[in-house]
Amino acid sequence: MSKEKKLVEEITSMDEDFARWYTDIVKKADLIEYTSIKGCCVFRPYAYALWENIQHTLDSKFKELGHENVYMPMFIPESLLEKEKDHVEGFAPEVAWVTHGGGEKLTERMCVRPTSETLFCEHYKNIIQSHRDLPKLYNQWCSVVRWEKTTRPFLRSMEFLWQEGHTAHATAEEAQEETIRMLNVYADFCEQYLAIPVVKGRKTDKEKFAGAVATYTIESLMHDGKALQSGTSHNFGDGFAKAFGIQYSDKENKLQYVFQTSWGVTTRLIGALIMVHGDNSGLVLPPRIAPKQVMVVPIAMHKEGVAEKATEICSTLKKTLRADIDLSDKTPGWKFAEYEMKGVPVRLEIGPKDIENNCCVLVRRDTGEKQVASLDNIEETVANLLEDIQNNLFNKALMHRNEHTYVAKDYDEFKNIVDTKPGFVKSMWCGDDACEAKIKEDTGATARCMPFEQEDLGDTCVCCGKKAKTMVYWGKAY
RNA sequence: CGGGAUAUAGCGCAGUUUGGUAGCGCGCUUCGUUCGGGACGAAGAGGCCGCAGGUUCAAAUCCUGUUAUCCCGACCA
Repeated sequence: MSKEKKLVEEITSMDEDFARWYTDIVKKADLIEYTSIKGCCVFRPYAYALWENIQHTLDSKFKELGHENVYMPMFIPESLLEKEKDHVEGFAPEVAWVTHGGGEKLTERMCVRPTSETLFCEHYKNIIQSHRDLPKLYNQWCSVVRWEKTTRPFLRSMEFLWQEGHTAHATAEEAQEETIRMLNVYADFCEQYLAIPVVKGRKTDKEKFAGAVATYTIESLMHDGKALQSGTSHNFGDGFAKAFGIQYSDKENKLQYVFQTSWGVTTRLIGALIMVHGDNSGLVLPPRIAPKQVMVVPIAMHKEGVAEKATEICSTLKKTLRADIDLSDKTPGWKFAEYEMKGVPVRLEIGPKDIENNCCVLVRRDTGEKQVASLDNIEETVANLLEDIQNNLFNKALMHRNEHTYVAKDYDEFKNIVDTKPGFVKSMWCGDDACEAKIKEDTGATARCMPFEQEDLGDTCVCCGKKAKTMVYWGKAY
């Protein structure tokens, strides 16, 4: 048990039961409400505000890079879904089918989109004729449905919100560049905004997206030592183009197939935020993504001038920051606990004594540290504090990941680590599916990715002992 | 999809073994006193006991089915 005092008694301690801690937070921080529909939750305002912040940041980055937003239908006719063989095999087991409409049986059933490659392909076939039409850089924000067997809020639900970018390019090289470019956008976003360090790399063939030539991923490590795929970017080569007949005339007037990519992040990122930064008092949100960055709590509000002064400070802060004030007649103690549970990065206390001294008390959520600050330049003081919290959260998460990343040289060591130490295991791999399958069978760990930053940990595969090709991050995943 | 658990007021729970008036704590409403770590008093409101069948004079309680949630495994963002 950590030395910090647990301030909120209603939350199960994470050391005691991590899974319950997670569901407690999701409920107690007013993020999610369950519904009568299996695996589908209500995103309450606080959770949706988080998603909106994620959206706005990523969306402007996408646009900066030349992408345009579109919207595709949510239904996909069976015949369309079936056009690309690997793709349909990958998704068919988990799609929801619509068989009736308007009281009548449909002549062809339609699935609710589990992802929209097929729709984009059908569209691209119609609108791409010339090399002048390329590249096409489209993105859509929507929800998709996958019929999951077990569900958890944010991490795995039947319907989830996401963004899916779909691009078409003239050459394989351009498609590959786009694939990596967008993976980097995700990685930078996770690290700079969500304060979540990620490992960038490629998925093994076994783990790659149905229909892709190559799948790239960013992997992050949760507080309990389990891995979470936090974003993916796929290079499709010309496989979909051939299946759907997406061709353009090049400068020599020869017909060529386009090369495509797709990439996405989901509301799962909110789950990652909870599990990377949260503590036993509740959520801890990085300032750059927090819906409220500062919460002003007036003390002894009935006293002359307190509410007015607090309101004035709040409006000053609001000019440059996301600030709010709680003027309800709850006690200060209640408010402290409430905003800690919700992970608001900074609390500003202001009472009669402070007003006399032209100061206030600032309390940071990440460390609990309190400081007295002058009301002169309060915006700047708070802004600096937020910056500090942002950096501290990232560094803490990075340190946690480093402390929970192990190296295994032989199979006994590997099994022992996976069995006893939650976290990533780095080891060499021969590239054979059989070893990957055996490792999963024996230990429950899967290949998270083949990182771009390769390290030479030896010449032999950790599993079979034959010549190794790649260093792989392994781990148990959500 | 297997194995286990749960479903009673907004939340957390008791009551179910042994059928017989629907309970407790928190929260909520009103008024007053409070206010620097989940305040106190007084008076109130709030229930088809998850849903559907069955047994019975009588069901939260017994039986059957069903749905949702949680946990553990197998599949997946």
